[in-house]
Amino acid sequence: MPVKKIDSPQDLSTEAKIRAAARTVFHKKGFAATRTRDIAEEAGINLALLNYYFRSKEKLFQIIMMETMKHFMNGMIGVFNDEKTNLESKIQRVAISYIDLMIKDPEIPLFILSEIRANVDDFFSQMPIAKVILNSALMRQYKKAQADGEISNMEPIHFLINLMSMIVFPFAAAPMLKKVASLTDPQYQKMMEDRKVLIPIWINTLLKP
Amino acid sequence: MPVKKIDSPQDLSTEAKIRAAARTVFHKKGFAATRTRDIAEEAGINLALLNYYFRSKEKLFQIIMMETMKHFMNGMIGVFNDEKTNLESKIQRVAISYIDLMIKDPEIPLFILSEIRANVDDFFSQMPIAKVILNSALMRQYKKAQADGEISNMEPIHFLINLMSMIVFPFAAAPMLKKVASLTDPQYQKMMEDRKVLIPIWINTLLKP
DNA sequence: GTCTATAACGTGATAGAC
DNA sequence: GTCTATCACGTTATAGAC
Repeated sequence: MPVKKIDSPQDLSTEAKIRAAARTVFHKKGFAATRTRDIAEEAGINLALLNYYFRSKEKLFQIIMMETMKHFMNGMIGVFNDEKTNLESKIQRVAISYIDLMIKDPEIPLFILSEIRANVDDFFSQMPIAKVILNSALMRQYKKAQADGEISNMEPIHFLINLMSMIVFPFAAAPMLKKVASLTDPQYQKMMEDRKVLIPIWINTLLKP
Repeated sequence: MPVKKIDSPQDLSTEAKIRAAARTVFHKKGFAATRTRDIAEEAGINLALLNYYFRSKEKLFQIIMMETMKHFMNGMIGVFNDEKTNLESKIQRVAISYIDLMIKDPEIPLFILSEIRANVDDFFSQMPIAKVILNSALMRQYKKAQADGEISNMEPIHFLINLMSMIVFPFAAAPMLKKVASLTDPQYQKMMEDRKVLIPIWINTLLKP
């Protein structure tokens, strides 16, 4: 009886190989700078197969973009809307899950920020992201805590910006940061690990009434 | 006696027109996505003139990149190394001068973050930025205040990251932010103006001993 | 489904007239 | 210095054999 094997590149279907390669290359170089040949080479397949499976570079890119956005948003929405946790633990979980995601996949933040600039409306027309975030359990709890005088009067939008800034920015600026602070990769990783616990503490400090 | 006129596009030399157009287009679209024809059109000149004055797209880009980095760093270095101001007022001035710079030129942060990724070493080999920042008056004052127990024990690198994150990130994420929070441009601008005074207050709160 | 060969097109760069 | 016309090349996409 054959043992179920973990997927390895050789086991993937051609279509899956192309998709995985496209994700890697697009994430690293962005749409304009990647050539379909890069993707074919990364996937170890013939260039013609890319068009056979995905019709065009643009179609393939849209698939990766949507998939990446969904991946990035799903974690968020889950945590933001968990009715069972309170504000403080939500902040902890946002920091942890996002930093984990970006340690695993450090190209994502800059990829999203860069590629969205060109096509803001395309994506958000399909994703009702504004409503989802502004009406999330997190935001409701935040406003309630404010109304009850349990936290400071920092405007909700600034709270959100500050939280996301402290989490995401050091990843978007990683190459520069490493240079400026002369950090080795392990040192950098350690720092980001530390921030998983530090950011919630800092945010709590800012929210003290 | 002719009155000295403020520069307007018509008054600029052809070379200056191309340079200004290149700055605009490169900042907005990045190197890979801009076509030399875009720049020529933006400048209102013939495509051949671009190569006549700048030899190649790449040479022109390097000029813009260096110029932009210098523009971005100069403000910083001036404030960071002003021996006459104390830590608290330096933090205020960093927030104000950077936010002003990015309100005026909102494409700069994402441009730098994206384009540096491809060529980190190229730029920093020419700019001794690590030494300049780590040995700045700001950093010395920070460490001294810490040794004297006047501020909290937040590690200097985290202090720097948090400060820059809160300042820069909302500009890098502006398109997304506007969508998510359903902000009009004036509302967005107002928010960034507010942050010029709020960020120093928040940072001070974090640094309370 | 997968390959090789090539078409079709876009883009950076230049020649040469003015 | 500035223009038009064109080249040279790289890249996306497809035709057609296997």
